[in-house]
Amino acid sequence: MRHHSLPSTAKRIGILALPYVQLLDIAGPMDVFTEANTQAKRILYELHVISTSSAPLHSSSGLIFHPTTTISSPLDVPFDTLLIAGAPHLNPKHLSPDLLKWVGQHAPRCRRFGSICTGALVLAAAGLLTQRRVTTHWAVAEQLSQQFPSIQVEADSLFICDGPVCTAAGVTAGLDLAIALVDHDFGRDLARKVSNQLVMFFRRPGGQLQFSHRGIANPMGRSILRTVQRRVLSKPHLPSDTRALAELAGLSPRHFARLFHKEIGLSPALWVERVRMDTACRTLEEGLPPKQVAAMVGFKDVDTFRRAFQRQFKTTPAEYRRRHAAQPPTETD
Amino acid sequence: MRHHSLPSTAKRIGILALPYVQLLDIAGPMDVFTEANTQAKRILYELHVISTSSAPLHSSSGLIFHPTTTISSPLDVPFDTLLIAGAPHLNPKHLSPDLLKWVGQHAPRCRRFGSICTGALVLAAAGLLTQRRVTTHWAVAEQLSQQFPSIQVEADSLFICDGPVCTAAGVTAGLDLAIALVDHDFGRDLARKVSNQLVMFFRRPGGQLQFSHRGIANPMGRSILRTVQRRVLSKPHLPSDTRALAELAGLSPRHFARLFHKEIGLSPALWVERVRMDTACRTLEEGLPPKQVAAMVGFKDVDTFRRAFQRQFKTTPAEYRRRHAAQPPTETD
DNA sequence: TACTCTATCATCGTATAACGATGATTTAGG
DNA sequence: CCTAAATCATCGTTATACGATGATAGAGTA
Repeated sequence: MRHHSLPSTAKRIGILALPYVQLLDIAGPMDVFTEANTQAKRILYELHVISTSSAPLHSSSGLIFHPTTTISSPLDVPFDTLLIAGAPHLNPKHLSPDLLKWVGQHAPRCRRFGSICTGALVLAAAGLLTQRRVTTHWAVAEQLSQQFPSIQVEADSLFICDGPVCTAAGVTAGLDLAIALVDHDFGRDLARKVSNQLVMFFRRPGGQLQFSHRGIANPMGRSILRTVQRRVLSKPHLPSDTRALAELAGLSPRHFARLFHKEIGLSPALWVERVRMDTACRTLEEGLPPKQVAAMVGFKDVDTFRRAFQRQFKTTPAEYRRRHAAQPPTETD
Repeated sequence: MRHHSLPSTAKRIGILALPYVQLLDIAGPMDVFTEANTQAKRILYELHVISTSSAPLHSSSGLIFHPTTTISSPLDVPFDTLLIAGAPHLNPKHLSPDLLKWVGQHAPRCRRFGSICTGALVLAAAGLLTQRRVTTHWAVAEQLSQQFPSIQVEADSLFICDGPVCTAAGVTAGLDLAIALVDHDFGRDLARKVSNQLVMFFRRPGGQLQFSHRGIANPMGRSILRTVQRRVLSKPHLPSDTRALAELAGLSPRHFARLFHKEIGLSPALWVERVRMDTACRTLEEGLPPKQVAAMVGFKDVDTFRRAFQRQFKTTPAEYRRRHAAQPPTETD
């Protein structure tokens, strides 16, 4: 495991920062790679923050910092890894051609490249994500998927490495990705030391969607459909299969399902399931036990509920409650 | 977008950054408070990064940034909250008198003040932590406790708010603390929105010590004691009560215990327990089930093992394994 | 070495969770 | 209306978590 790499073999990490970048998207990976150097007692990674100009750059939280280099500077040595940091209000349509050209040229030459949070929009605009399995911040996952249909967006992962393309979900998932890269490059022991030093989990439970709460809370579509939706939203424990809902709407099941899908974009069953899971989340956050919650959202037994919950959030109801609920008795503040 | 609350009602947050500050200690809280502004659609917090001089500041990971203000600048309005960011190699004995004076003057005038990571050393040096319950990075907790015996250091918490004093454990615990402050200031709903947006847990499981792995792995003291220690380290499942160990050393139990405590600083039982727990951690990280691990480190049943583990790490073995173990079958990279 | 208060150990019993397997239903789409 | 695929409702098994309790070992004092 111990290759005595010469200093010149240090891996060059480039982090591209756009205006009003999310500071954590830069700080997370930088501190992880830096800590890897510290723990290994030698320079494994060499960090560079890249900007479009050499001027000081504003982060979204107001901190002003200096990039190490710019996209106009000639590159003596190529990067080993290029990461695009996200920015909260990044609009892929307003990216400069120069920037996209630079990304399109340099990223593919790296051993691997990727993004954190909304940085994936930049890679997508540069055409580097086609046919790749990719993730991004849950709030822009749908946008990414719609604007670039050829990308396989998997919004529920914290990070995904598909070949050389490594994308992280929202903000703090950049830390998880960086740890995974260290793990891949230099082994589990070092990665674990780094995560321990930074007081973060080596492996976080569940996917990203447990943080999203997609608000399907707003009934939409024709008035008759909205009536039906309101019924489900207010009484999620009542039977809400296609047949029952169709009856409520006074339509034939087949016709109702067709109409529903046309207007809402989801099949009735799927929509109902999501509403139920969202309700379940909120109730679990109140601290109620999974068993009770299962009944409240229309499942006859906890087990089926747990499986449905796991399908959506990649974590179990009990686990979710532990992480998101208000204080269970003993808290240290 | 009705951010027309008077600017004066926004809470002013000051973050003090020393040279070679850990960037995450600044970025974490800043991004949390900024996201709170975004979610609330008005300016709840006003952020300031304070340095000893107006010169650009280096973070430990190499990023160079501009402080908003300096300790020499006159303060028109006092801070609502003052946080001291940590730095990896911070030495409290090398802090300038000017800095300590500034901290000692301004911190107590804030509604609350605190630190992240090793920043606690600065507050301690300024004499602001006496008789307070406080936490800091696990790696410096003992140092803090020894240099400032009047401080109640609780190394196992992720953060502690004792009256106006809010201290966070290592690095990423600054995020948890900031979320708790938002929760306290503006309620759970907003805090939850912020943590969800940043893709972080509202409440992380367990304490900080699960990340520490205090290396008691090195036998110390007299040669006879080292022999005994090596036996325990290599065969932690064998009976290692005081009597058995004393016999091994060829001493009377009482004398052995006295000697052990004098040389090592811990009672034999406590030392054995720690060794066993450390071994347990490593074995759990390999992915072995708690039941098996319990037997390997000398517990007759899983239950007793679990309780001992919980005493140390505030989390259960099963939970620990889930967070720290190498891949359980399905992984997304 | 003996004594003693305290903490931990080893159990038992119980409740909850997790998970595989299996027919009966339901769904989505033609 | 019909069909392939997915989901639901169970059952059985195993692992965890936790309270309660008598037995035992710990650490300091005489």
